[in-house]
Amino acid sequence: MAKELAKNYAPERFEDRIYAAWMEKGCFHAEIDRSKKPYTIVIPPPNITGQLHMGHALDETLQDILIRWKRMSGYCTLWLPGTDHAAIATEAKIVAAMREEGLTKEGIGREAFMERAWAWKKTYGGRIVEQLKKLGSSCDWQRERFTLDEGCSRAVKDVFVRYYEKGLIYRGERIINWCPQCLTSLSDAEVNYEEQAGHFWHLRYQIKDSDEYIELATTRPETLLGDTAVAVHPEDKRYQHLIGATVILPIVHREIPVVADEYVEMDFGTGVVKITPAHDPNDFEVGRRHKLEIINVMTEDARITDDHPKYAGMDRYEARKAIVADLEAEGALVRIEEHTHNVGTCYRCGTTVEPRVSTQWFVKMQPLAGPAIEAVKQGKTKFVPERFDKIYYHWLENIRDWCISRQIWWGHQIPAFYCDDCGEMVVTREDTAVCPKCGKPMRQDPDTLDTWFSSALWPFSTLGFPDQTEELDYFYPTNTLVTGYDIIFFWVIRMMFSALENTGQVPFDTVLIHGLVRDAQGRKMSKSLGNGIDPLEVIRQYGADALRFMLATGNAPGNDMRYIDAKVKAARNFANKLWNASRFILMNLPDDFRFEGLPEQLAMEDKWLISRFNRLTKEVDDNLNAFELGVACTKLYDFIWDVFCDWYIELTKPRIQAGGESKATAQAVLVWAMQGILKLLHPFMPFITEEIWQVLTADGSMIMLQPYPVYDAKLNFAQEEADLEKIIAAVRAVRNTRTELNVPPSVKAKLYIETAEEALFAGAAPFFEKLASASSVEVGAKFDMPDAVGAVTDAARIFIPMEQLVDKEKELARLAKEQEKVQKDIDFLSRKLNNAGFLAKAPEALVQAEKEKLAKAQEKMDKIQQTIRSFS
RNA sequence: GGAAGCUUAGCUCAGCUGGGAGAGCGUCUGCCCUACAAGCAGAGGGUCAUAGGUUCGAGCCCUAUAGCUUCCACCA
Repeated sequence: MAKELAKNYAPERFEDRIYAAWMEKGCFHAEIDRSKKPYTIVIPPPNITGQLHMGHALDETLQDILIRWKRMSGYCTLWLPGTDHAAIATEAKIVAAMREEGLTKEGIGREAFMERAWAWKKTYGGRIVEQLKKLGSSCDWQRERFTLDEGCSRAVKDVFVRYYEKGLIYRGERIINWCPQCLTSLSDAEVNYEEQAGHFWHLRYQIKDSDEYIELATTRPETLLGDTAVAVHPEDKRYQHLIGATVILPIVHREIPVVADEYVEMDFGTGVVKITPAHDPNDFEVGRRHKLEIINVMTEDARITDDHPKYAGMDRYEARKAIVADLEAEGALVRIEEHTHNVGTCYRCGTTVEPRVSTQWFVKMQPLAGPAIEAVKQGKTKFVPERFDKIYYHWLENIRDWCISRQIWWGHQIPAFYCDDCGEMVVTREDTAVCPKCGKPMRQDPDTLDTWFSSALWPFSTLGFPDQTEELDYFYPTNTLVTGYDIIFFWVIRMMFSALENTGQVPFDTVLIHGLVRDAQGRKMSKSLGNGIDPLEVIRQYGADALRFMLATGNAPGNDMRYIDAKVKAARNFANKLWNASRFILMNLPDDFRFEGLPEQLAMEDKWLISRFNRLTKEVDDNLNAFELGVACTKLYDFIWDVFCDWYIELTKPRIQAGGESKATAQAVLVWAMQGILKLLHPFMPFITEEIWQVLTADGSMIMLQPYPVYDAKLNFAQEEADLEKIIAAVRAVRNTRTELNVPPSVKAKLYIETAEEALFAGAAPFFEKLASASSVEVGAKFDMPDAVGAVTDAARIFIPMEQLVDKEKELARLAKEQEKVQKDIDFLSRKLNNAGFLAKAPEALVQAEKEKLAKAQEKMDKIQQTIRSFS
């Protein structure tokens, strides 16, 4: 025990060193061990473009707590890490970097672009991984994967081909969400709707060969160029006579029909809708029903096409202005209303999405959604908290086909090949294809897959799928998936149906959902607001353990939390408390100390502590099993600070000063308890517990590989617990009384303790001297001390003779107040115990406990009354 | 339009299957007692949003109402 801990808790001095030691010893690596039960978590792969933010920090912390706890509990634990290629986000970054050099994608070509992209991945892709390590994440880095690596790519290709062969994937012309900035299609999940202030332009179209006009309202007048009909509700009396008529489209002066369609709401606007099948999803559907022409008026970057020379090249918003002006000039503009409406925006760049008709690949969702719903209904996968299953069902029940093709290069290229000669298409796992009809080499589809297509396979593609590997057999299905509620749609749902379809099993048994980490004012942390807190900065300042503990404490599953500096500080202070408690233990140990288990002869306070610790192990384990990590943190905090430091350590001081056999016992119990505490706390605060463990044990062992403490019925000491609680209550009563009378701790006084349990209190004399400023203690069955101050508990009357301080009036008033309080207790308890319903229906144990409480209150009342009488 | 969550001490939040309201920070009082002032000892502070209901018993369960937040849908 030669080594000492540094004087102050300074996490920066050991966190990196300890992480390196874990890595060097291979503590995180999981080898298949059939003698153990597996426990597997796959990391939600962070984007290679990303920097660690508070959301990751929370996510990783929760996973690491679970993994470390299970590892210590004897499971063969695998936490499989990796990163996501983040198709659109990464491509955008690379394109932007190229623009700085005056280069474009098209300019350098696909191959050169991919080379750059991989180089970029090499440079920046590891950044986030290094940041995860700072948090203490015990991932099996030997198994680190990347969604675009060879294995994952093979799984993607395999699944694509399989889906295609089963008819679950098809290619077709549809209206999809298009981002004019990213220049690619987006899935429904990738569009965010934002409320925007806009206008409602009321226009009038002339009926052909008539003086009559029909009035309609639109939020997007520029799409008028592509109008191919005007629609009214079939039952709308106002417009019955116009159904089938022809109207003249202003500006363009094209003739278009008036159609009847139930999609039109009679009460909204004028009950007339202009139909632009090429630029609105609803209009597209109307157009299909009425076989309307689709006239695309915009380029892929949302400018007007050359078909309309007057507006050609103008972007959507310029064209809108110009067209409104022309409408006005033509007398077609009736009026303009203010109007707020929801506008779809790209989840990556925020640009307003442009609905666009194009040929894309889709996954047919109906057949896949059913089994995914069923699996959760049958409880094969459970959400924690449960309420998120409603969101899950709702989304799956209303799901539309998933657009999976993207017009970008960074990603898994679609394994479909076309013959430019005869138009033949082949979908294959091979890298090249020859036309089966004309024997010519085929051209691969230039598009790539939605980045979520590959993440959807993550729980099994990372374990070797499509091969039936040992890993897949042993570690799959995985156990817990930890993620934020914001990506249930993107990811959780897609993993569910992909796993069920491809592996026949659910991908995980539990989905632990957490909320967002918001700023101190409750706002979402965002780049644009600049209110993000950098976890690495917090780690530099307070240590990773403090950040982890803060994130895990008081954070209930599924609920958002705020990042508040004071909370991290509190966690850091807690670490400091633990640090100093360890220092206290170490500085009192002899150099040749060797811990050899708990001694035979234990003092009352030792048994009290052991018993309480034993119960704590059960509670923490129960909480962890129920995913109540925050509750477990609170219990650990309270036990370590209040029970262990404020009481037990203080209670050992008299023995440590006295020396001898009783000192040796105290030392052993201190070491035993500290080791237990460290183990129990390790999943939450891995660094500090490891550092202290190594100094304390000095045997080269690692705490992260120790068994997690478990409840042991032999360590249950109810009698000693109850006895010591009496002493504690008496110490508190004395302290309380002294404080109320403003007696400083330096003024010592003799205590006369009147009690029926003389032996118990006599034995506790040193505690009163140490903890209650007693100069000495006398214990007896009866004292008569009218000139003293009295502290009363249910087990004892304690007199403190302090002539100069005794003010009879004040003293009586104080006792009267105390009496009132106890009387309230008695009233409450008697009322309860006189209630026939309570006696009849409440559990027996509770009734018994209430009776005991009443008896204690009555004991205390007697003693107060006696004291009042003797003082009067 | 549909759904979910939240409303508890001045602030930020816990409160597990219903059994006399908790923590951290802040406030007030007294303490450098050789582990820790990043600390110790004490104190004050709450009709648990409102109104009903179920129950022997409700912060917790049920119903309605109000306010805040979020998600989904997307009526041009």
